[in-house]
Amino acid sequence: MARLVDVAAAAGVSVGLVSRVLNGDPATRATEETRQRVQRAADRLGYRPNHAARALRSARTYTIGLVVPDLTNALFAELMRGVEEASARLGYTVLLGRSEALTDQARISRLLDDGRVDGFLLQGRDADTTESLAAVAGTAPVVVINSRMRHRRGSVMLDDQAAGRVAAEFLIQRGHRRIGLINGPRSLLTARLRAAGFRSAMRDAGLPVSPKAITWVGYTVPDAAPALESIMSAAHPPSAVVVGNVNAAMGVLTEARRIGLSVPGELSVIAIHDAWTAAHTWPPLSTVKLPLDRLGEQAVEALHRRLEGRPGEDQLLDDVAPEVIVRESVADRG
Amino acid sequence: MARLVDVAAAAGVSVGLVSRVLNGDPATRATEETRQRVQRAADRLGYRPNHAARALRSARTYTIGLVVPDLTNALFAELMRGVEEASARLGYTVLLGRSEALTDQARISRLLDDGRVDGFLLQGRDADTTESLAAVAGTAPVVVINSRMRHRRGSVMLDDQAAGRVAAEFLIQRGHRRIGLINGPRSLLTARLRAAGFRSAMRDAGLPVSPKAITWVGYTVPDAAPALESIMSAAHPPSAVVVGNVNAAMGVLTEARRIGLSVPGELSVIAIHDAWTAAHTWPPLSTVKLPLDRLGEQAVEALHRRLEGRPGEDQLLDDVAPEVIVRESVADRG
DNA sequence: TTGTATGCGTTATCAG
DNA sequence: CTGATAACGCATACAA
Repeated sequence: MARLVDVAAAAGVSVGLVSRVLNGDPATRATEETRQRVQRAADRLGYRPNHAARALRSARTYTIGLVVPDLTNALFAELMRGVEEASARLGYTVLLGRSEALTDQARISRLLDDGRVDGFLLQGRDADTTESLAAVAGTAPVVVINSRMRHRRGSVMLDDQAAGRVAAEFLIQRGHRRIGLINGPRSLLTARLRAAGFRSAMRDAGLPVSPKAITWVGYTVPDAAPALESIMSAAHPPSAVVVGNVNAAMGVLTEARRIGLSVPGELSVIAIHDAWTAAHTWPPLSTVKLPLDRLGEQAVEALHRRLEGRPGEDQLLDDVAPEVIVRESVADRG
Repeated sequence: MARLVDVAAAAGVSVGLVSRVLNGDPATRATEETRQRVQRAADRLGYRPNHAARALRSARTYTIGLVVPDLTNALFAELMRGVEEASARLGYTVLLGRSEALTDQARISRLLDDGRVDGFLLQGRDADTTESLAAVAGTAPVVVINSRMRHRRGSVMLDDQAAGRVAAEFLIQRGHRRIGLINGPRSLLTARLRAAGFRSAMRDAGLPVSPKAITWVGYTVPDAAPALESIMSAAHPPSAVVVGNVNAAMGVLTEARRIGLSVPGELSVIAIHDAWTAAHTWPPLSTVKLPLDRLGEQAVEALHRRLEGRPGEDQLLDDVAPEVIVRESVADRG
């Protein structure tokens, strides 16, 4: 590989100058002519800066670690896409961390101490609270996705409240009046916000919501069965439910079939978050689509600013309203 | 962060010695006593080797690039898990490349030239042939997953032939006699092998397989519709099909419903590869499970050997037979 | 058995 | 406007 000295030799100038020209150092105003010569030589030799040398010298790796709890989750895939996109644009590369292992602080700070990454994007698990996330982040440059950190800035969130509201409104509009919410754990900020949105929609429509109509189990497939069980055991079970997560909603469909509950005949279902899989369940799942790819981009940009010394506030992606993807899991009622 | 000099100072020895002791250099036989002292000092100071410095000095990054065409694919998620697992075990970290962009050779060699990775794991797309993969790999240390490279060693594959055979055998055993194969493109080695396995099972059972009973469209969801169309338009359409990929099979189920074809009533379906999503289609999809996680591990190990200068042959994971996951998409017949 | 010194490729500081 | 040179932290050849 061509090094700086090779380019310098080829252009007949010094290494220092090449470095400055190639980095577009604003403090150095080289002659247009030498600039050209250097650039040309670099191109001709196919010069590529050595990452290790640069990292060693500048103490910046231009690498960010991405920590997600579960690669298998289609939602995180979309998130990753946004992360990758923005990273490429800003000149970072992405280091993927096995999340289960990485979530403990030791691992995080190790990667940082090794000088492998400049900072982290952190998507917590269902069990993570604002406290635990802050603890995990420690003093590292971290941006938390879909949650917040206790006593610490640096997070990007979707408009979960709007998502909860839009989902409920869709059901109400289709004539449903007894509506349940199969939610994530109460410890999760997203779950609380979705419930708030859900409640506000119900309130605006003059509809009651009994405590039994809301479950707080979790966002994953196996959480669906106990949640559905609990909700349908009410004296007046709902004719429709909002499910806090597509994956959990797939669990709901499967469990409903198992217990002989027809969807959408006896129970309509709408899920928060969209994924390609939702089109292939039976019935195909109606969802509220949130811009997860954009969330990923914003997260990278936020971390970038932070690394550049311009921290900024926690961010909320509420510029575009959540979109309802209408498929077949919601029936009209009365 | 503590550096080598800090540890040296704390232990009262020289940097060189610390380096050698900590790296377990076999050529240097330090006193047990000094060894202890060094180790203790390192532990106490929480010494971690600086990755950039080490990479610069030794021209090894202990990082491998993983290139997959689609993060969204549940199959690759399982593969990634295996990759991550083995990487951690062997002391590598994984750099995730956005695949669509990374598949061209320019990007690959750039990452390598930058000194960001030591080598690559490459999972091609449906469009990639053994020639194109070899071209993409160029001269870089590469291990290709699920395919081969033309005129070049370095690949790990599942036993696709066995998978095709097992799938067909399962159908035959359930009494089916007219059986189709919805396969990936003929340009793909995996597709050809699966077809070979399929054919051998049919032959062994004394069953005919007309050319029209096999399609060679692709492994993805949108490929399912034209393939199903073609297969069902035969004079004597099959009562069962093997589908080359779970994702395509999900497309088949959805398309079958759209055209009013009952599964498994009129058509039984079994897919090659398993994913959690297969349990949540309707009907739940029977599959042939292949050890994708182990494939990921093997790929890392193969690349590791290659990087250590011990290339080795192309590998085939045929030590354990493909497992049929029985769900509800296959009906007994006669 | 242990210490010293050099260089990996860059960036940045200081002269010229 | 440009060139020389000193680090960055580590591994290793060579001395002691």
